[in-house]
Amino acid sequence: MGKNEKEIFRDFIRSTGFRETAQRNMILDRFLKTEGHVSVADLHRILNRRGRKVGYATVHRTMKLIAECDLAREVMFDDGVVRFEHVYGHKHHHHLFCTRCKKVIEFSSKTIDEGEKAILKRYGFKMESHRYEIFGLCKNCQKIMER
Amino acid sequence: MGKNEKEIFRDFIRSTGFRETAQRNMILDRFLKTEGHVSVADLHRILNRRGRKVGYATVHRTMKLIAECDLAREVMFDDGVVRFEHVYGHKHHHHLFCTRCKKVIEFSSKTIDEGEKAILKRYGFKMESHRYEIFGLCKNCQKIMER
DNA sequence: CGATATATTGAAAATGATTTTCAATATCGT
DNA sequence: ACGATATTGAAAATCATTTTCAATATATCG
Repeated sequence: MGKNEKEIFRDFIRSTGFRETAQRNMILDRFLKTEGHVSVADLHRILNRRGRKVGYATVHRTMKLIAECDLAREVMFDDGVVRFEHVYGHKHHHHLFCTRCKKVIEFSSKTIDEGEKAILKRYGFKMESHRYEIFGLCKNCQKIMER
Repeated sequence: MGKNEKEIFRDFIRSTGFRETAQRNMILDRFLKTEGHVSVADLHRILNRRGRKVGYATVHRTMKLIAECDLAREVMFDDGVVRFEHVYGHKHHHHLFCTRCKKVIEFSSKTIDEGEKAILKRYGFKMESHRYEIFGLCKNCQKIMER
């Protein structure tokens, strides 16, 4: 676990004339250890809090590379901030996004998948990717708001 | 046509202590005449090209008002730019987004709505808004790509 | 119809995320 | 180790959005 992702990244780096660096490895390691959806600012803060001095721009550039080799995917909720989510070993899912605490819940639904298939057929549309995002209040935040 | 939206806006303005102004009316009129999804920058450009001198900030603030009274809805595709789409007289829908010709097809599905309802229930989530976007090739572009 | 209080406008500045620049530094192949 | 070239990171640039504030417009009251 974790091994394969690192290999994928290393192979990607080597195969493209990029160079392996301490910063890139640190950033990938830390990303692999995070859960959920992290922004560049999040990762930068986490790394530096842990005494890893890495520039913001480097985090940004490295996450782009990590996304390029399909270890992460960029997702943008409607606060206009790009976040990266794990792809490797994760099955496809959609998101519930709490607008108050910013928590992200992943979901998938057979019913929705069926509905989607029907829509694609109806319009003769060939899907490449999709996203379904539901914004609102999570269970916990609803309680807090009720007080 | 167009009459009702203006009335809704006027009623909204009056009922809340805001004031009716020439700029607000111009911006609403122009928004009602546009089709599809427009950004603040788009509308600002269109208005000024037509000799209507309106500040960017005013367009921005007015579109927020128009969204507030549910004549428009903010949508953010993943280029990070907020666009406004028409709501009045449009039933709720999601989007098929052709990555080749950029055409946007609106769809809705009872099956998907049911699946969504089940998901909300399962997670105890209170939905405020949602978006479902499917990216891929429309019928026509598939044919073109096959050649 | 004024006069007055208050909301609106718009230019410019602030904000906040992202992206670029460039000189110093690190990496890789020989 | 050397030299070519990629990378780094601080600072600046970019870009959409949002705020500020002095000038102006609107609505309401007498």
